[in-house]
Amino acid sequence: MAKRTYISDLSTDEKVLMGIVRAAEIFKRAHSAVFRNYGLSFPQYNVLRVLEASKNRQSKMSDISRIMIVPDANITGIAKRLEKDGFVLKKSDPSDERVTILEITPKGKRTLKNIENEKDERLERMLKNLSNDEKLDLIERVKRILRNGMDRI
Amino acid sequence: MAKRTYISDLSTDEKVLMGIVRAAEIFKRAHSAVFRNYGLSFPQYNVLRVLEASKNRQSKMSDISRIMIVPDANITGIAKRLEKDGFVLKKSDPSDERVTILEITPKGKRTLKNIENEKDERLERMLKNLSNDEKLDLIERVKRILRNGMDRI
DNA sequence: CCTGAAAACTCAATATATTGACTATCAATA
DNA sequence: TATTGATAGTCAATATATTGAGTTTTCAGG
Repeated sequence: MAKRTYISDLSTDEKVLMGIVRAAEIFKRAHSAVFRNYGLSFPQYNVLRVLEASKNRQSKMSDISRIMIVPDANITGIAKRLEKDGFVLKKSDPSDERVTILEITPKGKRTLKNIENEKDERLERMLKNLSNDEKLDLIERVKRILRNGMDRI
Repeated sequence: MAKRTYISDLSTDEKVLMGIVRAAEIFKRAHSAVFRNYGLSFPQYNVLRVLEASKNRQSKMSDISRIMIVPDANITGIAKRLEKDGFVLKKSDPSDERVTILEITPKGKRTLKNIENEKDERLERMLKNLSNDEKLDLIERVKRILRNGMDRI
């Protein structure tokens, strides 16, 4: 047993949110380890998921950044690397010259499919001792927190 | 109302963890906005918090990275900038030449103190519609997820 | 038609994250 | 004590994040 030199003195509120941050970090780390084997980073994977779930498997860059809650500038580099590696195509919107549309390629879809099982196994493992009710409850509470936080952004 | 072109088809498990990731992002973003006014980034702030809560207000770099669940290499740069800006001191451990100890400076402590109120207000706002029981429940469930995730890392 | 504001995106500068390689030191043990 | 393995930390290369500035295009009003 290591000598204890760190004493947590966080408030309840802080424990809630720091716990969420830590869980998110662990989750991202575990998932990234899976994605890396397929040539994708965590944010790159998320962009592909957004595209896969979008109508016609394509989406405006600005919509992606809104869904992922990140600044537009973030998407520029991620999209550039995804295109370089053949996971997405970049097209311009004929009806609005300002807009750039990303479309997932067959290689992108295939990669998501290949990742699916391994990813789901990890998800299950992380949530193995939570009942379905507990999960639904958790989703609802986290959503409330999310809404509170969005109010001021 | 914008046209709906994005259809979420996530599993319950994925909703839980993506919700946690999103809440963590929102929280970090909101908190970072506070810290920035005092010259600190989110990870820099967290290092200071660890030091403040440590015995003698100092800690080994390796302990900090273990508490924050990040690779050692991350702390190197963060510590360098914290030292440059006078928030911490770097000392070497006489009993083990490999070890570098970080100690929070008076300026560092003062900065944490100044941040405190504004930070707590934001925390309260994000958790305003959760009862104390709901918060404690949330902490417990998130801890379980955390432990599950740590098992394989 | 013109002008100014807003939107969509890019770019630059800096901070952080990530992996792997590397150095130095310590610890265990043969 | 000499070897070996583990620890603590740094560094390099690349990806990502962040803010702010800048460009092009769209659009609303005058």
